[in-house]
Amino acid sequence: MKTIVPRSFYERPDVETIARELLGKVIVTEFDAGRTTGIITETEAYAGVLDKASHASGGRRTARNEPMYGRGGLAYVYLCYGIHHLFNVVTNVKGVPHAVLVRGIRPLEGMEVMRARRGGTKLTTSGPGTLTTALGIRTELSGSDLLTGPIRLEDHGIRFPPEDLLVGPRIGVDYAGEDALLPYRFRIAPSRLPSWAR
DNA sequence: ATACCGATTAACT
DNA sequence: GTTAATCGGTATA
Repeated sequence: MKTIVPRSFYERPDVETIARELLGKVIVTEFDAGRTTGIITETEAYAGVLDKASHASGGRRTARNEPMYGRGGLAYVYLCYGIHHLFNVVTNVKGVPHAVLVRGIRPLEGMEVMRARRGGTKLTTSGPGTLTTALGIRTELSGSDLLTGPIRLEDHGIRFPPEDLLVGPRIGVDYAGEDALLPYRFRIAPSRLPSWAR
């Protein structure tokens, strides 16, 4: 049973819960090269204006992060370190800039296309920059709708046991002071995934 | 107009 | 464990 993740999933108030429940959901992109999909294995929650690690910290609002202020279920894609396109799922209602960064996927469909996009024999999709390359996600897709746009999220009914869930502090946000310690990183234990998916 | 820097990655030692 | 690559976004003036 494959269903599009509904608007009501994204528009809930608790971004941590949404980040955790996004594990196991499937990201789908379909461009000229064909359908490519992956199971979400790692996420991080970014809790809006009160979160010093968020691009919306203190109510900061610019052309780049404008999608964060849109309705839940939009994509927020931005360029990091001049190279990497990072993909976020916008949550909460319009005007509340919560988001979830997707940090890892397990490749599911279109493996050869993704491998070609990554330009090598190995297919690494375990980091926020590598998975967007594999899926063909770019900053120009920022602001698109995950229910009707070129990037979609599906529920394939994939579930995993609670003991496989790891929770810890977020990566690369040392500048956020005490907020860097918040347990907002969620992932499926890598040891529970086949080695090619790590 | 200018300066600083990042929600990272890959290739090193 | 360390570090170079790389450039748009943002703040400052």
